[in-house]
Amino acid sequence: MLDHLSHIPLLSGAPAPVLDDLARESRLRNLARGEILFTQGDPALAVHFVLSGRVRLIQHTTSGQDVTIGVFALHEPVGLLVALEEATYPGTCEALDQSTVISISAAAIVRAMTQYPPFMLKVIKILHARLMEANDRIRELSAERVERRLARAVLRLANKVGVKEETHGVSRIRIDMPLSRQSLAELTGTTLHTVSRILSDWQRAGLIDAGREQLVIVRPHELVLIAEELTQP
Amino acid sequence: MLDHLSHIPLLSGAPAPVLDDLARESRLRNLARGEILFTQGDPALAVHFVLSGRVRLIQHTTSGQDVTIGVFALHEPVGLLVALEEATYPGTCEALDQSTVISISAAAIVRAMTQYPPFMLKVIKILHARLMEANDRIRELSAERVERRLARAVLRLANKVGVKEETHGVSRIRIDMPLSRQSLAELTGTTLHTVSRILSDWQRAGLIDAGREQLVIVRPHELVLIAEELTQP
DNA sequence: CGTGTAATTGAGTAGGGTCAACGTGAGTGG
DNA sequence: CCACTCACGTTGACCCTACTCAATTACACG
Repeated sequence: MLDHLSHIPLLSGAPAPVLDDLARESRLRNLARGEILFTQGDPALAVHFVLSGRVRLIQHTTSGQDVTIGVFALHEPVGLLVALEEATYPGTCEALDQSTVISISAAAIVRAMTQYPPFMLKVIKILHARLMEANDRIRELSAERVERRLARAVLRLANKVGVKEETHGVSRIRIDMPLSRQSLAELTGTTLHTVSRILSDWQRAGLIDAGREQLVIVRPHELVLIAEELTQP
Repeated sequence: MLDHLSHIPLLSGAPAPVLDDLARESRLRNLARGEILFTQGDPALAVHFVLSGRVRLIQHTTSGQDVTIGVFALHEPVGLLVALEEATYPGTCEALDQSTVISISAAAIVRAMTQYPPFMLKVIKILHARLMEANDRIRELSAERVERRLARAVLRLANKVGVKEETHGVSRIRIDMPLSRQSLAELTGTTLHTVSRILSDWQRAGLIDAGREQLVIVRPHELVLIAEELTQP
């Protein structure tokens, strides 16, 4: 357990007693694909860190539609802030893949923060990054067309969970997680139909290689052009 | 100066030496309506707190459209996180009104944080609240129609800078800041034309009393119904 | 009273949502 | 190994929301 904790960038550097305390209040959890880690509205009693696989946070709207707030990969914390506020989880967290997480009691995290202040600075930095990304998405959703948003979402995913693939000399980027049209729609604020149509267009143009729940970027540069709206229409 | 600082909730409670240090690196600034406090891309050397008036943070899109990230009123910090990262401001900050702000050098804020850790906890709470609001907006922009988003934006503003007005026994809520159709459009991710049309509808239905750059909510409850989509279409 | 900015309103249009039908691939069990 | 099933994906037709373009009006200010 201690070994896992010390590999998490957010926690590494903390003095041994602090880590020990955290370890005592941690538990490992295995999640099958599609399994729910916590549900929107549950009291937030623990903070979770992804150790393997990918996990996503979704919010349900009253109209039944789901919106993906974020996708979290290796060593990223989920539910970090809520735990500090003794609040309830703002969304539902679902494993996208066979995943393992380590769950640490909120109380232990709060203790660690007060005992080891630099920890708080790291938390602030993470929050800062998330807020910036949220603002980016707000800007996109407010002003940009679906194709462009989709291109950006795909590139963001590639950045986060992309792996380079060399197939007979050609380098491509594979999005390393199951990725349905539906989940892309929930990431970009559109419908799976529109996503499907756009991906088909890109496929025809040779930009990507899309399959069932998977996506390989063949020509990243051209996708960037779409994301930056540098293509003349 | 010290007096101003000690009235800011985020800083109140800090020990005197910390406040003294902050005060030495603070300066007051008066902003006329429309004046720019800082510009997108400027190096973030200071954190600002609103002492009077209102200020808004906007981001420019490549397509020329502006998006309002947030409106900040009494005692709210602007540029808080960026200063910690030695980064550049993510948007342009503009006074909506005749306003005064107190600007504190980023270095002094960082010193205060390390010398007085509880300060960081407060910062985390503020960031948490902002992130939640950002997620709300993402959810709205992804899934909801313009009229509903507009209703929510108006209610949020009322919550933040609304003042109750009693006119011969009738209680109404006035949004206490200059508020053009254009700025409402930038808050909701639409165009001023659509905002104008919807406000006209609401006006006709007697929900609001809209004028040039001002808005009074006459029947808040019905606006809530629209915001919650409880009106049968 | 003139001028500039904000607001209104109409007409036309397109992006993308909705509805619907069909195709396809991965498991599952006989 | 094949048939069955289910979830995922594709594509077409239609339509509506909201954007664009454009002209006009109202208001505040000097």
